[in-house]
Amino acid sequence: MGKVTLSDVAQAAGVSIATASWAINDNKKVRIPEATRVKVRKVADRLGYRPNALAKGLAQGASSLIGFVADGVATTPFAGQMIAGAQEEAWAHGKLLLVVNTNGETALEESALALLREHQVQGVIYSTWYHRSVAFPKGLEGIPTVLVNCFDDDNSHAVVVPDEEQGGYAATSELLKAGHRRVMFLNTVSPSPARTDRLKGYRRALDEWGVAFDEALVVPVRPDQDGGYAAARTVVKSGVEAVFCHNDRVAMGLYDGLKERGVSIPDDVSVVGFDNQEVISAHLHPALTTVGLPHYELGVLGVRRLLAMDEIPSEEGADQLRTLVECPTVRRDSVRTL
Amino acid sequence: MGKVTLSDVAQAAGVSIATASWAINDNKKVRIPEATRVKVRKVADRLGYRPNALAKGLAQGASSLIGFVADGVATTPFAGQMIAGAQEEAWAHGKLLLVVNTNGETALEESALALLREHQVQGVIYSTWYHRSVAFPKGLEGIPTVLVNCFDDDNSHAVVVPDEEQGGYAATSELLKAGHRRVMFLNTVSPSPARTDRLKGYRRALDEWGVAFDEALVVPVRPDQDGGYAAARTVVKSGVEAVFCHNDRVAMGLYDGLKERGVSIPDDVSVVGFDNQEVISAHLHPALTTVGLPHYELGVLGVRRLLAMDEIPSEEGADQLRTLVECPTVRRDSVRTL
DNA sequence: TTGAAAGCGCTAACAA
DNA sequence: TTGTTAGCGCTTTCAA
Repeated sequence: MGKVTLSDVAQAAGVSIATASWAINDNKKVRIPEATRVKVRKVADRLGYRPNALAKGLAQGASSLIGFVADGVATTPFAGQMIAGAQEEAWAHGKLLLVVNTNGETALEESALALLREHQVQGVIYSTWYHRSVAFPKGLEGIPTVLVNCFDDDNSHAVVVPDEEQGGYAATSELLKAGHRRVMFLNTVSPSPARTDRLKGYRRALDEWGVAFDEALVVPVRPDQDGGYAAARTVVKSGVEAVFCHNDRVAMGLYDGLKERGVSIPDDVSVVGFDNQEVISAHLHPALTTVGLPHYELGVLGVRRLLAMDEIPSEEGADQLRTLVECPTVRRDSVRTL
Repeated sequence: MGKVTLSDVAQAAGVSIATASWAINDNKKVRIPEATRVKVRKVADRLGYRPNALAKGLAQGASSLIGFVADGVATTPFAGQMIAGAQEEAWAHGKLLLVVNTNGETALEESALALLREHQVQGVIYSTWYHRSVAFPKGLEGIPTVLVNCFDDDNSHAVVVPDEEQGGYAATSELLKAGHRRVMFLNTVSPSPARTDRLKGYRRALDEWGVAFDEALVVPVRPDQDGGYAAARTVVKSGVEAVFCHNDRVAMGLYDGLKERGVSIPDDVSVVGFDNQEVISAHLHPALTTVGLPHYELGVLGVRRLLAMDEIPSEEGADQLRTLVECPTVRRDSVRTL
């Protein structure tokens, strides 16, 4: 029965409805003797009492809902992972996730945000499926918001993003550590933080190992299998023995291209990917060593950040506004140690 | 401002709060003169009035929320597609999706369902990431529910699932139509509707083309890249010229194995996959012809079915209980026409 | 420590 | 056609 109300419980327990409420919610401001608390609880259980979240929210002026806005749930597995992370963290705090998909369309987004508002969401996670800059949506003004996997240019909001620089560094280091010195970087052609910052990481790793940066070894590719496939030619011609690919899809294409040329991975060429897109990386031959994009974590930290906004006075200093999440190295079999 | 209430609007428009409500909601039971309706609407717009969904829900005894239960959002892209479909269809009806991920754990599921109940969801979509049978959850009793991508054994609930038989038929036909006669079927070893029904479809297609069924051509494989990779040997040895793979991952492994043996696709062997897992199928060399699993559609039809349950008297006859969704053929370049 | 009661914002009888 | 008003189920102030 979902029809048991608090007043039913109160009546059955022989207390007032207010007392019942306090007993059940462990209200800090009121001291209820253990005895009555236990009694009320027991009655509630027996009756199968379940609070009505709507009534609760109405009375408190806020629901226990968190809005999750995504720009492409169906497009990639990435959105799913962020949702999963956000959902789990929210749940751990007794909140539920109201998920909304905008397909990147502003019109849809507007009405989506309006709907979330109507449902009195406590705050919203605004996410994008690939790391990029966004214009902060008007509709979000006045609602606690954290940008996940994206950021606004004026830098005035809470942001949780992957640490691309560290990721680029980690990927490159993996090759350097294995003893390789001429490391090619198949970087994406599309302008993005991924492109810029992974390159920075690549250079920092080179620096650290005392390897001179060679512009010719950074080659621009389309960020998918075709890009990697096409690059195989360049890789072979250059004679490098190690390649850091912008992402796993590029690596997948490169595998294909290299195999067709009779080049063996990792015996002839070591390869490192990026993203850790399981369906690819874990199942290539040989399995691909790569650096993971922490989507699940982004979701978790996004919600955590959001929920912390209540507690922390909003003036925190801009340094606390941006959370960088580490990209973990996933070692498999595509790197040969010299 | 999110603080404008209906009574503010009423006051500003010089009408009663009830009139305002009617004017705004286009209530059918009450005839409001166009003039006042317009006036109220205008005032509401000017003030930026937004209804409070919690209050509305409380007053009406039901929210405009639909629960979406998934058993593995992070695991595959499939869940994401179902969510996207469900979300969009829900939205088209003014509903929002409350998404909950159980990771397949019963304990989590129980409290998830309890939470959904507390939020007075109108109904729930209970989904699984791969097509399988489930025990209908106790916690769902009494709530309008539709099972999506899964079904209960006693067949007493609304179900929306992919038409695996038709899918198997479509995949096989694709090869037969191209002129191939000896078609190997790399079927999964794990018991599932996919295994059983795709096989049925395979046989039906064979029948239809007058090709005798050869048991030896149905070979069991692990349903992933390794399975396909290992099967390459069998394929080559058998000398077949066409292979229908249980899924795209198997096909991906088979590509690898075949390439290593110098066998060319589709010149020597034509290959058809299943699932249409874009990241794989669209980017293999050659691109893979496959049959899609209609996850997005499953989501759409799931909520459509759910919303229809109100309108249709629950006694509908069991024949209406099960909705089969077509698996579409996606033609690319891995099949050679003789 | 407990109870009575006033809302939270909206809907829907029931009257007028 | 419109207004009055009694809830929906719960929280929380104020008294007792």
